[in-house]
Amino acid sequence: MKPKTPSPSVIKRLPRYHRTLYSFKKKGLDRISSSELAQTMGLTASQIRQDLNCFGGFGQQGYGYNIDSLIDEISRILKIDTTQKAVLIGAGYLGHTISNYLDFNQCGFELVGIFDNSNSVVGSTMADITIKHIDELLDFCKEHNPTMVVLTVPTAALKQLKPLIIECNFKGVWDFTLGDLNLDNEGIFVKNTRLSDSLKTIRYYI
Amino acid sequence: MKPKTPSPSVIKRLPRYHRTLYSFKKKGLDRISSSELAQTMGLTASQIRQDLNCFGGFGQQGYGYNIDSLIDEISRILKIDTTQKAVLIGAGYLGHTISNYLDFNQCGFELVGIFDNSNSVVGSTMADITIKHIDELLDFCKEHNPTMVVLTVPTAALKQLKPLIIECNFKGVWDFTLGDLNLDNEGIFVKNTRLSDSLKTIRYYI
DNA sequence: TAGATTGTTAATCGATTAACAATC
DNA sequence: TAGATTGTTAATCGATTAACAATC
Repeated sequence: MKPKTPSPSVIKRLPRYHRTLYSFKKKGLDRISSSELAQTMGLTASQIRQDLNCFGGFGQQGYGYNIDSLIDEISRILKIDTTQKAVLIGAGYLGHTISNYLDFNQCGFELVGIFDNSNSVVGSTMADITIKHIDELLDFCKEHNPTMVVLTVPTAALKQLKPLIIECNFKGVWDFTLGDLNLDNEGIFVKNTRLSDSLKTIRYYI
Repeated sequence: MKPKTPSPSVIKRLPRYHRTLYSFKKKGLDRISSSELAQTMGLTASQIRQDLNCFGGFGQQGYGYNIDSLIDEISRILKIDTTQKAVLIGAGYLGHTISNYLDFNQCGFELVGIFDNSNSVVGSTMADITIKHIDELLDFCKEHNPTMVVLTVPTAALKQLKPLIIECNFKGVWDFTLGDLNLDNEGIFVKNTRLSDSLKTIRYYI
């Protein structure tokens, strides 16, 4: 067991390992070898063993990996076995979809608040949560201490939201805008999901 | 000018170059050096020159890059200067958001059809397009020849859609399900956007 | 011409694959 | 014990960074 620091590439593969192992579990299997897993996922057995060994020796020579305990280990590594509070800003189309369509709990988060700056939506309900005005965010955060914020606002709103995000003491931001939010200096992790960029790369490959 | 094959990593950065250059253009600038661009984007100047040189010498020594022509070049490389037809399957929440929120034309596609298997939505309108029944897809494709399909269906629907996707002669698939659609053997490019996987990696970094 | 900045080669770094000894 | 498969080291591959000659 060598605690190497896992590379971002490894981390990115973990949710997929998790999901694939789960599908094997549902088939009633309880063990799997790196080469079986590799074949299913289109990876090499070597890579899988390398990946899993960043975190410790989860397998057993001559046997393979126990599916149940490997699922648990990966959940633990990703920390999705415990939840942290999250809020969402921007109750438009996209915010509506994200809050309803995604299972936050399964991803280690509990969505506890939705905020918007438009009085026409404040007070209505989305994903069983009453939408609050953005002016209430800071007080809400002081009380509930959410660690993550999802931004489903127009790109133009990003600039003025930045100081608020810092003030609210979030540790992570999931940004769906087209902006380039950088909060490295504040020690805040920012994950940007630019759907239009994905679409553009698809255009390239066609 | 050496026509090296661009790596996937380079392609992934192109939309961001495009967008950043555009914001410089809007500021009224007409030239930029690799180091200025690097600073704005948090990359190294070396990487930018390396990236752009996969495609040819777009810059000029002692001067830098002309913003207008660089934007044009990148558009041309990504092929977003021309559009191809695309359809969307799955007129639920997510399909609604994708079709309304994304500017397909800006990404080199024209959304020409939306399909669903539920009679309760067939006939209604989404993003100015009348939703058709999935049974009409094959005929529609024979007539209009869309090259790309967006899948915003439940994961469970993926398996039965697979043969239809092949039959419709799509060249690309943008898959939002949690499934593992593999169409390499058919020469079809598949881009999977698993939002829940992104959310899980955010949990890791917090 | 002098200054600036590219294009390009070489060096480094990181990630993937191959190989095999350890061991269940 | 023999067979299987991991854990781990070494080799390869690819991507990023550094350096500098070419040249506008």
